[in-house]
Amino acid sequence: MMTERQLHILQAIVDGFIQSAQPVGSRQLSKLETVPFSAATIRNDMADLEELGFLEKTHTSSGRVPSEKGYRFYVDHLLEKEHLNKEDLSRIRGIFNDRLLEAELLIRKTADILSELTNYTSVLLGPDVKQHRVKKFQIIPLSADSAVAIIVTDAGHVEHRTFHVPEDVHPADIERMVNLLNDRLVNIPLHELDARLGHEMARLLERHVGRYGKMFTSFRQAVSSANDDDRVIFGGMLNMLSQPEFHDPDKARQVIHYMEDAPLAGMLLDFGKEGIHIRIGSENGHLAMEDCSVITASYTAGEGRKGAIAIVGPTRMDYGRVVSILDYMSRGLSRELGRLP
Amino acid sequence: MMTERQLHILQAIVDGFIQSAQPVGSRQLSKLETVPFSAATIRNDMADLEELGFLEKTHTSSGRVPSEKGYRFYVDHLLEKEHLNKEDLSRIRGIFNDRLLEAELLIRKTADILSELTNYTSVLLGPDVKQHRVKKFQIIPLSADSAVAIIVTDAGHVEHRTFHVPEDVHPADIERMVNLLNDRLVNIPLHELDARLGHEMARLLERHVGRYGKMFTSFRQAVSSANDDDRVIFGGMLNMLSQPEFHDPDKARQVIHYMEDAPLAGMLLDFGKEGIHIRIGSENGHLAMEDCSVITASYTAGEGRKGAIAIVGPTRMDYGRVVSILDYMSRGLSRELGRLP
DNA sequence: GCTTAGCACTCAATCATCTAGAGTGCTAAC
DNA sequence: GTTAGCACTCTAGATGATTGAGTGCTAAGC
Repeated sequence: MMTERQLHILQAIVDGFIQSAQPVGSRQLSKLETVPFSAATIRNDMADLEELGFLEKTHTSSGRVPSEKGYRFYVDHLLEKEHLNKEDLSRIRGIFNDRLLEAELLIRKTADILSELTNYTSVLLGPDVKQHRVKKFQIIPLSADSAVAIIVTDAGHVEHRTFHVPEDVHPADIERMVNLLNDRLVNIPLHELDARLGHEMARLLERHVGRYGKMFTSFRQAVSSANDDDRVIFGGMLNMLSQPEFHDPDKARQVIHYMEDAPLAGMLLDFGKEGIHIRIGSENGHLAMEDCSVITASYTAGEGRKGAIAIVGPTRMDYGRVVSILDYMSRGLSRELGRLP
Repeated sequence: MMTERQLHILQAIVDGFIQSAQPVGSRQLSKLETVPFSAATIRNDMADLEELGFLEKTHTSSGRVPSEKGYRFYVDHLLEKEHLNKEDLSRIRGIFNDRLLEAELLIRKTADILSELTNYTSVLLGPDVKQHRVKKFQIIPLSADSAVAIIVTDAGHVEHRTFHVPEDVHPADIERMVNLLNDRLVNIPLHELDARLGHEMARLLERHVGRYGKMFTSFRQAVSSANDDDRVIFGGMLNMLSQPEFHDPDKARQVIHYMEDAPLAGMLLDFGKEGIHIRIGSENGHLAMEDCSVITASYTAGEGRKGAIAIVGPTRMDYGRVVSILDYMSRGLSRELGRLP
């Protein structure tokens, strides 16, 4: 239903448009060495491709532009992974050579490199801290009426929050509480913490610790308010501005606003599946993202520690290159994060 | 050398331009109730003001626009603080009512509110963590070859870093080291920490702890790499984009880039002095900031804990309103942060 | 001696008109 | 099936006229 030549021409058009951001015309195409057909022939095929819904015209006598369906077809059937050059590769390897011991630092760096290599915006979803297991509780009194609660997880993540301690609480009570916590709740995953605090700890404390009431409430509140937001990290937000499709500051604002406002985190999570996924334009399910494509790749840092890395760019983005980079990077990240505690 | 009327007209022009972003002409001005002079009179005064360097024309027959010198004069002599309305005030008070116990959270919220109230970008410089005093050291072993070092400061700030522990180090050695640290180095300010570690601790450890060498180096490195960057927090970056003077995406990029690239932190620090300071256009000392003004206000959260809050906007910004907001906010912040541990 | 009305002049912005260039669709010839 | 040719379309850019806001200057008015 589509000739070999038409496929070839479709590919050439998408490639051309990705490169120039300008509608590509038949005459222009026919001049390329890779497209040895006359302009008229190309025109005929273009007409067919348009009828099939893969191409669009911006106005009656303009060149063609890929439609969303066109991009989808290109991505599904015509995409050729770009072979990364030495410089890119060594750039990526560079961050792994640093042997960073903290997942968060590694992920931050990854975000920067990704956006620099692609010139688009990168969005990374760190491993879910809630899956970590408690390694140690600490409470450090600060003043007569406040203390810092610290939880260290098995992956070396540190959560901390200052909370209020009623004046009548004895330091020994605090110590007893910490000991109980460390005896009973070490090694449980963070997402269970609040429930466990509510059930068994409340009862235990009642028995062993004097006047624990208000302090415990305050502590529990502090500990449970660990924010999920930190999971999402951005790199190269500004790159958005340099894409011609976002020269309109209002459009740019909308897109950046949408990304920062976190539903993207959920979106990244959606890709529970392994591997690389591409969402084009309206497939992102939001008006602001109509002209954007999102490419995600998942990584795994040991059991239950999944995350995702993504690139957000215009629909007209360099899919081949981005897919290659994300693929290489996600593998590296899995390897490196798996190595950490 | 400048008549009362000229002052009045200068003020009206600056106010007008701030409001409309358009050059203001004599006819337009003469229509205002606050300027009861004929267009011709205004024209004459305008000509004088231009000769004095306070006004500029964008082209031979355009209205007038304040020059940098004009803004400076306006700010120094004509500025009237805006009386904040109830809504604004309650908005600001709102964050203080939350009674947050952590300086960082309070500052983050402040950044958001500031940018929302002004529609410009806010830049906050948190209190210098290096001035905090050590309250407690902790080291939590994570795995055979790594551990988390934690330092809690008297203000409840928590620094932590994962570091490498050579396999041949005995857990008891770690414990001994932590005990020594807590015996000797509690209550010193963080900025002295590295030096003290280098001097006395090295000697002490030599005497009391076996095979401490590599671990100590690793620990010291980890502890000393505490990053200064976190001191600067931004709010409302995107507001920059909605200012007509930054509709050119390239200009916007340059400004945002400049701000993120941290020399701004130094700039905020420059204002060691108390109170409110205004830098207009080229006074900021960087090409990218030519069209920007920066208004800073200092705050103090107890001895040695100084910080600054600032608004970055176009030179054409609403100085009166911003000054009022910053003034009110910095007082509140001083009060509130002083209350914290 | 200030202030103002009046007039000639300037410039940016807007609109219509025109042209060049790139592109299309269709038809007829190869 | 492929291509050359031709008539047609549409955008981008240039040109020119028009309008409106603004200026500077001069002379009249208070």
